Amino acid sequence: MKNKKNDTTESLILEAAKSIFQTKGMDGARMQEIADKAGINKAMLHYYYRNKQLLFEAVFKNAFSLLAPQLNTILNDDSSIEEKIRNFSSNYITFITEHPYLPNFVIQELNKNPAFILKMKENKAFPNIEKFKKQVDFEVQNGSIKQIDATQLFINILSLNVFPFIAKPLIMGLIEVDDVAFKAIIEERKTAVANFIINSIKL
Amino acid sequence: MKNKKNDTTESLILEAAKSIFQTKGMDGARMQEIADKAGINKAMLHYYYRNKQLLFEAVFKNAFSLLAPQLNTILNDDSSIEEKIRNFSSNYITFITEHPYLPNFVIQELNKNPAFILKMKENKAFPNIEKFKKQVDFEVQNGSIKQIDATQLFINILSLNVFPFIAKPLIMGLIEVDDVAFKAIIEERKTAVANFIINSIKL
DNA sequence: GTCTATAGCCAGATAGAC
DNA sequence: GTCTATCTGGCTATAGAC
Repeated sequence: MKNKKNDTTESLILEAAKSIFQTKGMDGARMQEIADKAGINKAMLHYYYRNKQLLFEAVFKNAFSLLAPQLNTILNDDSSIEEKIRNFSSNYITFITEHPYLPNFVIQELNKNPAFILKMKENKAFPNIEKFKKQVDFEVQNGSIKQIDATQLFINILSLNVFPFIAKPLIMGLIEVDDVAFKAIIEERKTAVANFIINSIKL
Repeated sequence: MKNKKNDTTESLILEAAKSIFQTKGMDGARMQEIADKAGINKAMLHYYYRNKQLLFEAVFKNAFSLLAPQLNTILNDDSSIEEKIRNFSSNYITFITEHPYLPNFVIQELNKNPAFILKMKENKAFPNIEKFKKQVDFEVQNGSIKQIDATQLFINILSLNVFPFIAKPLIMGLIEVDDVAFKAIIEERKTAVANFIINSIKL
């Protein structure tokens, strides 16, 4: 029974780099620490990825390519707006529970280097909002949902699902709960978020 | 007509440190850059704040102390839930437009060092959620609003107001707008967010 | 209080043996 | 491909003159 990941040196490095970069960011990460985690030495990092910047970019692209299909669930899927909202809220929260550092990492590094998003757009799997806009406008005309701007609705859906993971330590402090209680609250949000949104837009 | 800020060396340093730390984070900030921005030399930073860590903590506490009263608007104010939501959404968005890097900075550094929140709790102005919880439960019993968990509602309010600022570059990429259009969307949210929430909880 | 000069360390990157 | 040893630069912090 072999490992699900290749254990070539190159992929060992990438896995180690992911875990260090995603928790410490580009500036906080140390090449030595990545090498230690991968069980090899610093020279190998440069042999395979040339320098820190390129290793970082490999990790970033990889992270973004995991996130993009999640967003496409809500943007390009064929179900109704209500179904999309229910599916996305549940699926996204499940997904992030398994990759807790991912959205924060992506958002953070985009803040430090906004031009990076352009490089991501070159990928043809980059999420596109047009279909979602048309669908919302159609359902509004249709009378299936209340009058609402599609862009604002999209931002709301994203905010409600993503923010609690990004601001976890702040929220835990404010609402005075420990890790176990926070986990329960997140679990509840798999349905609570969708209900909250749908309550707001249904007629 | 004198400046609103003291222009003592000490406060010049703090202002410069704010702007550098809030955009680059602890790890990305350089003492030299802070000194340049303050128009003095590196040695002075150490003379007044001893080391980088202590200078950083001064900036962080200062940032948190600006954010806390904003949160207390929704937690400890005496108006109805509906009024609170309208006031907070409008006021908070106005506030952050003037301090755009602040929430991201606080959330980010708390992620890297979650124990920091404990130090913030020592301050007696630290926001407390109890009153808000009682009020929501009361208004639910009362029949003024729909059945909803107070903690989840609080997280929703925070998410909808804060997230768009934190994820600005990502959102701008996804919805394909430039800076001007994004600003207009944010301006619209001063009322749109409150309407969205209230639609969801009103009977 | 403010400056220049520099100590001392640590990180990224490379050279070169195997 | 993989390693050890080392270079080089940059960064925090301090010493010490004024």
